[in-house]
Amino acid sequence: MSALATNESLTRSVEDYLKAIYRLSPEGQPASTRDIAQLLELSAPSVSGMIKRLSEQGLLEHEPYKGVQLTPDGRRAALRIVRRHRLIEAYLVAFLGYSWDTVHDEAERLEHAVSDTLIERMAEALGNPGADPHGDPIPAADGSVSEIAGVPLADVPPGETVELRRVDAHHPDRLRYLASMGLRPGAVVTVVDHQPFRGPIALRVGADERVIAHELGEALMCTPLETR
Amino acid sequence: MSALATNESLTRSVEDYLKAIYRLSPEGQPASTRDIAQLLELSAPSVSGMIKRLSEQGLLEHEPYKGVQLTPDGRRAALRIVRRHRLIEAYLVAFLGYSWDTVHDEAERLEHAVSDTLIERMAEALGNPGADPHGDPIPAADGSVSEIAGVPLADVPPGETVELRRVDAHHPDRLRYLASMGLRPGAVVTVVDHQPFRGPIALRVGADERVIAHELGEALMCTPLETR
DNA sequence: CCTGATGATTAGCCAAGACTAATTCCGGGT
DNA sequence: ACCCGGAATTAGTCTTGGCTAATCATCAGG
Repeated sequence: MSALATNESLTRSVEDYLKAIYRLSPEGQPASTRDIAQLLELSAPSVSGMIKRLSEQGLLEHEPYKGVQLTPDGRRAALRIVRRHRLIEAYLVAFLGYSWDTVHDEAERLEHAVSDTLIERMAEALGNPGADPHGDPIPAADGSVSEIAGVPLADVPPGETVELRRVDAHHPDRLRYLASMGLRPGAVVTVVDHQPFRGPIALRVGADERVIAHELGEALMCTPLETR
Repeated sequence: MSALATNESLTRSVEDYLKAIYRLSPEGQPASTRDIAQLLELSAPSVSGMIKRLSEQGLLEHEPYKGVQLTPDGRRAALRIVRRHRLIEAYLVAFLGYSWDTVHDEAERLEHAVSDTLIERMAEALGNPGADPHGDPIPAADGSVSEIAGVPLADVPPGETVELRRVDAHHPDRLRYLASMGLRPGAVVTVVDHQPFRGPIALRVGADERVIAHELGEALMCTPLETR
């Protein structure tokens, strides 16, 4: 009997590790011990230890000193959590008065506690949305994800107009700052100017003109706007 | 600095113990190790061990070989969980299509994960209800509880008409059975007959006549119906 | 080809919280 | 007063998942 049996229900910690590894390597390049440790705010040896356990359970592929990748089983588990997390965020914003800068922590805890039934009920109540309030795509129940391509706003040349699709930030302060400028998924933005050497980016958002740091521009994923 | 500082956030296990002890002694008589162990489906030594830890933390008063009682701190913590549990049940039934026989397990997990903020948002969405779908009173945020008095239906003499207030049962099968007979909080019930020696109880519920086991009658808490 | 620096792993430890087996307490019946 | 059975506790072990300190591997520069 293979170790990958199925649902002996993962612990909270295991779920966090899988989610972190997924985030660090959506494409499948190996993730390093150090990066995982940093993301989860744990020591490197703790991560090494967990990696060993998860590899034995068939959730990770571990090449010592090279990094880890999710196995198909591990990826499936990770996507389940990501789906939960993002649906919970969407639900809290839609129905319980949360704003996008406050949902993250709540979802972080709830994602480990909700049942499949509850998640599907939430999805239904929301009309099976494709993305959460930050624009991150919600994996389907069957594990398929439609990654939105998009380029960082920081790479958009001046003069072009784009639609903001995804905001790759978690810090509440930063999210509030972005919201205050109208920079949320769906916003239409024109790049007015971009100073070299990672200098500030000048934007037009609706009628307003804004200037943001280059670094922030890297977190804003956009798609070119079709002129219609 | 006293050990009862405040919110160093209790673990899931600790919360379960406190809730169990609260349930076993709402009035404040001591609860026995054995009863706690049985309720939580744990071994007696495990409970002994936890009792020691919780006493040291100032959440329990422990008289060895005599039983435990909640301290004011412990009681406060327990009520917080009970409030969460019951509000979650109410919310799931009201907004997410749960039925009263399926909510318990979901609430059992969520109660440990939700924040105070979320709970208060749910309470608001529900209009600050006084009771959950089983008729159990929901403690207020400040820790006050209005226990509904009520007598077991099994103690109501034939001929009397009562209102069903609270259903003291958790097993889904039993709850479904009760629901199928219209026996839910708010139902008006007339006791038609009651056989001696814990014999069956005959009831009129609306237009229907039903017969239930004495044992079940003990779980149905009622208040006499005022004739108006 | 050697040498550091950086990152990864191993060794050894700890706490929470569960368990079984062994022991101790207590209260009731003789 | 004693003994016995049931309840409670203590003793000792296990697993999970953290930690620090020490060791080992890898790779880039000289």
